[in-house]
Formats: sequence, structure tokens, C-alpha cells
Amino acid sequence: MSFNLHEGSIQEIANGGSPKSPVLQVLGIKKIQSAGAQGSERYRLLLSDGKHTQSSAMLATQQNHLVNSGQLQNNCVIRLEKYICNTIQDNRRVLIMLEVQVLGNPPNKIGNPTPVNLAAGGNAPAPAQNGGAAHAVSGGMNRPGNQGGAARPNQGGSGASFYGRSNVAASPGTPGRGKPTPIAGLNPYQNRWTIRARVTNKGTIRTWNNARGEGKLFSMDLVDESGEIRATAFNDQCDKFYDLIEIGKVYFFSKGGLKTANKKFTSIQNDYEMSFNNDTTVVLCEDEAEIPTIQYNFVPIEKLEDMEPNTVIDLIGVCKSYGEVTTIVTRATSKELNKRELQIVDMSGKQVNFTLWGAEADKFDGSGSPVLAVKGARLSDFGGRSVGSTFSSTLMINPDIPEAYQLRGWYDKVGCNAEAQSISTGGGGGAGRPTNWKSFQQVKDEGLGMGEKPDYFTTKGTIVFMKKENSMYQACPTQECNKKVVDLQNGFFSCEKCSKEFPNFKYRMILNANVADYSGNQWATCFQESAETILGQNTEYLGNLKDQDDSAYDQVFTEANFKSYIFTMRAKMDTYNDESRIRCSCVGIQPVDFKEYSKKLINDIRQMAAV
DNA sequence: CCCCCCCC
Repeated sequence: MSFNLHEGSIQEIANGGSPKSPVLQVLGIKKIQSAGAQGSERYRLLLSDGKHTQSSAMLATQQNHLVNSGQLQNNCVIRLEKYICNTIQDNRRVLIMLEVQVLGNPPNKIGNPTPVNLAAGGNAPAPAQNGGAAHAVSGGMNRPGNQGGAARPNQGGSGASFYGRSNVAASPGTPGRGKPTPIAGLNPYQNRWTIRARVTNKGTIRTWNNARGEGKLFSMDLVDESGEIRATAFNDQCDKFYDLIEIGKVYFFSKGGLKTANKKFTSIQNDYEMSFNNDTTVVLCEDEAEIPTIQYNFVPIEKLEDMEPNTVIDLIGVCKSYGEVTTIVTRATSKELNKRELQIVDMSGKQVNFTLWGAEADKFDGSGSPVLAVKGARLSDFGGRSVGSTFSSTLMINPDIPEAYQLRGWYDKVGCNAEAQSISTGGGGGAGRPTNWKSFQQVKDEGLGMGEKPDYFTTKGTIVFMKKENSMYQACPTQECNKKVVDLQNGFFSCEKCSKEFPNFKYRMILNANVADYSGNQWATCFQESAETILGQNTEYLGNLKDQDDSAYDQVFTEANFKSYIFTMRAKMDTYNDESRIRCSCVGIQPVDFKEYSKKLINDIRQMAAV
């Protein structure tokens, strides 16, 4: 197979032209890793048209997968379907490869290309003031036909309305005059530029007050065909632009500071971040169909296990199950905060716990197993690995993207019937789905609870006996304190912990129950909530019953016996009178969901059959 | 110039 490279196209591009879909050969691929930042890799390519080479070609980050997957390698012949040419200082032109089709991989270099000579053309235009003589990107206001390689309709500032400074329309580099610079071409060494970008996320206004001063700000994520960037408006700019900027809309952004991005806080694929300054203008662009929406770099759930905790990632998966909203109190500010735990699965067959916070937790509806896509989620090492949304995450339910449709199809056919393997262990117990299934015999055989830290396991068990005596105690009536009180026999009860005497007490439960599963049985300590579940009554009612109607109280225990539940237990070694044994306390108890449990059993059988 | 990201 032979390839016809489009000889002369590289010179044409160097001269400011935009040949349509040039066929070129890749003679080199160099990975540029910036500032130790993870996930911000970029590839610089050496391109040849058989006659000339062009060394300053950058692959748009959305195309990185072509290199990472091995599809695009040295000597590959490609068709450059979409590209942008951006002039930087010294008239040097940087080619950004937006869309690449790999045509084949011949064994050798074709022809004897030499580096393209910028001066040789003699007719290289002076760089446009906005730094982007980007024929390929825009027909521009003064260029009715789109002769560029990138097949995009005319756009420019049609229908644009102006915000920001009143003289904005007259200043250079605005939509009326220039052509947008691609986001991928932004750098700190140029300050006269205009980008045309969609706002894919916008944060709330936050204030800060630290050693370096105080102020307020809001941040946003911007996307165009070439890439994405995070931008922040501080103080005056914060006030000026906050209301004007709307998520989903496209704007021309002109001028602003660029500094190295700190990847610790974002999954945005750009080495730089933009901050608005006094010269920044923002102009709405109503002709926006060609500007892409949010860009993702999804990490499969199985890969999360190998990643560093606290990395900011993009995650997509099906919400297989979800918990109720619960309230926690933050340690730092003692504020109440709602949260909700979701179990997310993907086609890697793995599952991870995902935490939603605040309003996102309140309004989440997990019915129908929706696909959840999150940009900028934070990986945590809690319970092995888990993921949570942050202040700057973008959450999408059933987004209109191919990955979501693929997941939907997979889940409805396969995923819904399979038991996914969770990379998040129960950790605190009842929170997540039970995953570490162990029979009581396995607990013994495998020595669970023998280590420094307790082990958690889940089994389906049946209550076979309960110690009725001492299952209730008189506790301090204070809300937070559950300490056992001493009956002073004078109508008062003394709490050691609170150093106080009370005229009353509240009942609390510690129920010792013997639980049997198919392999054996085990004594387990069941505290308040799990004891209430087992006995089917609340503690206050039971306490009164115990005091007033002993036979009715007995009856509650009789009826509670021989009922089955899914128990999550905490196992820990305990030494008493020189005798060591495993103690179990119940940290989670759920009714048996027979459909769900059957799935687990079927899966177990499959695994046995496979051996 | 922020960067808080919570709880088990």
C-alpha cells in the first residue's frame, strides 16, 4: 500500500494558508510532561508532507488516546481532518491537531523532507493581533467563505452582545476584528488574545481571608474545540462578571492573566489557568453550535485502585444503588451537612462508593439506575478507595454522550444481573453495600479480627437466641451522652460522664444475640439501632413495656426470634481473664432483599462452576 | 490573589 502525502501543504500552512484535510506522515512523537502534573500530558509531533517537515505540531489533548492506545505512532500516515494554526511570538506557528484520522502505518519515512523554511514563502502574513491567524478555525467576519481545513460554519460575532467595558467593541482582538485563539494555544507570553469558549461549569462566589489578604472570587471551566481551561475572576471582576456568565453559554473572552495551573485542584486538562484582570472582556456569542460541551477524561473504576488518593478525576458509571440522605457534622466548622452514598458500577465490573454532598445529596434521584458522569471528582482512600464530589465538580445525570449510552446498554443487559466487585469496603459498616461476604466458619478459618484493626464482614444470618436479661440499661438523658447512670435510690440518677444528677433517665439497648448462618453460629453485640430492628420496637416503648408488662415484653423477644437479616459485623479480638476470643458487634442490619441476595448466590455458583 | 472539598 502506498500513500500520497499532500506535498506542499506544510509550506502552505507555514505561509498562513489552510489546506483542507492534508495527508501527512508522522515522523516523531514526543511526550511533553509539564510541571509534574498528572494527567496533563501533551504530545508534540514531527509532521512531514514528503517535502517539508513541521516540528511544532501539538496534538489536542482530546486526541491523546490515539497515541496512548498505540494507534498513532511513528511513520503513521494521517489525514488531518481538523486543525488550528496559531502564531506565537517570532512568527513561529504552532499547529494544533484537533481531529486526526490514521490512514496506515508504512514501515519507513516517505521522501526526504527538510524543515519548512518560514521565510522561504516570503509571503507569510504578519501575525494577527490576537495571535491567531487561524484560517482553519473560523471564517471570520471578513471572510465569507470558509476555506479552512476545519469544516466549520461562519461564526464571528454575529448576534454578539457586549458586556464588560464600554469601549470593548473598538478594541483589537474582539469578535468583530479578529479570529479566536484556540484555548490550547493560550500561554503566559501573549496577552492579546480572544478565545471563543463554552462555560461548562461555574462555581459560587467564595471569600477568603488569610495571611496574604482577603477577597472574593468565582471560578469557571471553559471549553473550545482545542481544549479546556479553568478561569477565575477575583474581587472587582468577580462582581462584574458573576451574573453575566451562565453555564452552557458561549462567550468571547479577551485578555487575562495566564499562570501555571495547580493540578491538585482540578481535572481540567490545561497547563495554565486564566485569571480575569482589568482588561478582560466577555462577550456573548449566540452562534455557538460548533463549540463542544463539557470534555471528560473518564477513569475506569478498576483503575482507581492504582491511583493516588486525593487525585481529581472524571468518573462515569451506573448508579446501582443509593442510600438515604444522612446528616454529618463537619469537624472544622461544626456545621451540619447532608450527604448521600451511591454505589457506582462500570463495565470494568467494579463498583465504587460515591459521596454526594449538600443540595446534590438532597435532590439526587437514583431510581431507574441512572448513569452518573462527574467531572472533577475527588478520589479518597476511605474504605480502600471511594470517590466524592467537591465544590467544583460538575455532575451530570444521564448525559447525552456516547459513554453514557454504552453504559446504559451494558447495564440493562449485563450489569444489572451481575454482582459487581466493590473497591470500597464497608469501612464504617452499614454505610455502603455489603461486599465482604464471609460465613462464620470462614471468619474463623481466615482469622478475621485477629489483626490490629477490626475486620468487617457480612453474612446472611438468623437470630436463634437473645439474652433478654440486661439487654436494657438506664442511660444519661442528655442527647449526646449514652453513659449508664447510677440509680441514687432517691429519685435521682447520676451520670459520671456529665458529672450531673438527673431526675430522669432514658433507656438504651445492648442486646446480645446468637446469630446462625449456614456454616455455624456466633454471639453478636447489637447496639441501639440494630437491637430496635431485631425486636421491631423502639427502645422507649420496650423500656416501658419491661417495667409495666413483663409477659408482653417476653412476647416481643419470642416473636423476634428466628428472623433472618443481612448482618454486617465488626470482628475484633478480645482478651478477658487470659482467654482470647473474637467478639462480634453488629454494625449494620438489613432485611434480606431476596432478589439481590439471589443474585449474589447465583454469582457464587457461577464462580464455583468456573473452578 | 483561591485551592474550603466535609463524616464514617
